[in-house]
Amino acid sequence: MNSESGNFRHRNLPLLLLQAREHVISRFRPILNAHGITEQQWRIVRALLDTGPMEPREIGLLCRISSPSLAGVLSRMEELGLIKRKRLDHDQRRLHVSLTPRSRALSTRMAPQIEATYRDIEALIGAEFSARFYGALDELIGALTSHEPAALANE
Amino acid sequence: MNSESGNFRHRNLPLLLLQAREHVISRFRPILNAHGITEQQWRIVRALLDTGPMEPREIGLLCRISSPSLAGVLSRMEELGLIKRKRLDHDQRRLHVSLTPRSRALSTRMAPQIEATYRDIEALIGAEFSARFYGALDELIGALTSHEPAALANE
DNA sequence: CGATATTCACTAATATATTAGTAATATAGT
DNA sequence: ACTATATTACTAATATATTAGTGAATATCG
Repeated sequence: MNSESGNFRHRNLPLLLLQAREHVISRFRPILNAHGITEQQWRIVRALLDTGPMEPREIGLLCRISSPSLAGVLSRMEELGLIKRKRLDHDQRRLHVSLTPRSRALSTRMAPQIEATYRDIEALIGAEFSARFYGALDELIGALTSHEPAALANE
Repeated sequence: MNSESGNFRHRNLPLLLLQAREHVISRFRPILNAHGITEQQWRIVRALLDTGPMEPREIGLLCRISSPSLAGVLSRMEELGLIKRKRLDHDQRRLHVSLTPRSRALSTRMAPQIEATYRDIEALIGAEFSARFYGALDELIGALTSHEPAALANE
């Protein structure tokens, strides 16, 4: 990066975060591919595993997937038998999304390789740095969330 | 997050990085929209500004855009007059991508708002934390790069 | 020199992202 | 009840991402 062209004084933070994520996710991608599940689909499965059943709106906020994207992803996931959708009785607009035995079995099969990859990463960066880094990410998100309620694309 | 369902012991690092990036980029998105340029197109313009002319392969590695995505993005950018493409004389496979007066003027118009947003963010998270965070990102990327050469999707 | 392998940008097919907008339902205020 | 507004999931159109694979050009090696 040449510092002569003085158009911008700051480093590109969104790009840095993207690069960091790419370096991390590239170690998980082969696992997802081997099990025939896409990155977004897996993000949703894992969120439902961690948090329990959710409505699309909640899934979108947690997984950072916009409402229009989610419509397609959930539709495909239902066709694949990874989730089931059910209208709420007391509010016909809303939807209840939950995992299926199939997706639970899938995550059980994937878990060992996922965990092994986390151990690989922690071995490279060190447990201490790892903990500090998670903390820093939480702090960043918290600081940016406190004043601005984390708007998503389609809102 | 309930800790009862013991499927995974680690927090979802790719998701955390995605959430962090989304919180950051959501503050820049209005600027990009107001100037009619997409996120990927701006990432490329800014990279060419910082680094100078590059070939698609280099752009892809730096901006983390896969070769097939890049083909379409660069094609649209050329139509919009944001870049120009030229075959290299000594290697007819390769391509030379550079900015145009139009995109340089665009970045000059956008620069004040971009810089102001960086100041906003730094005011929220603090200059000291900001510097440490950049350092941590560099360290993470460095650690993950040293043993694995940062493979992209289409390689 | 020639056969092989590699590199590069690209296409094709499908999945997802983004922006704008919609119909159906629910809620708040009158 | 009733009107205005808000919320929820959705569609449409376009841009980008992902995976696999291709042809042309170049480099490598026998």
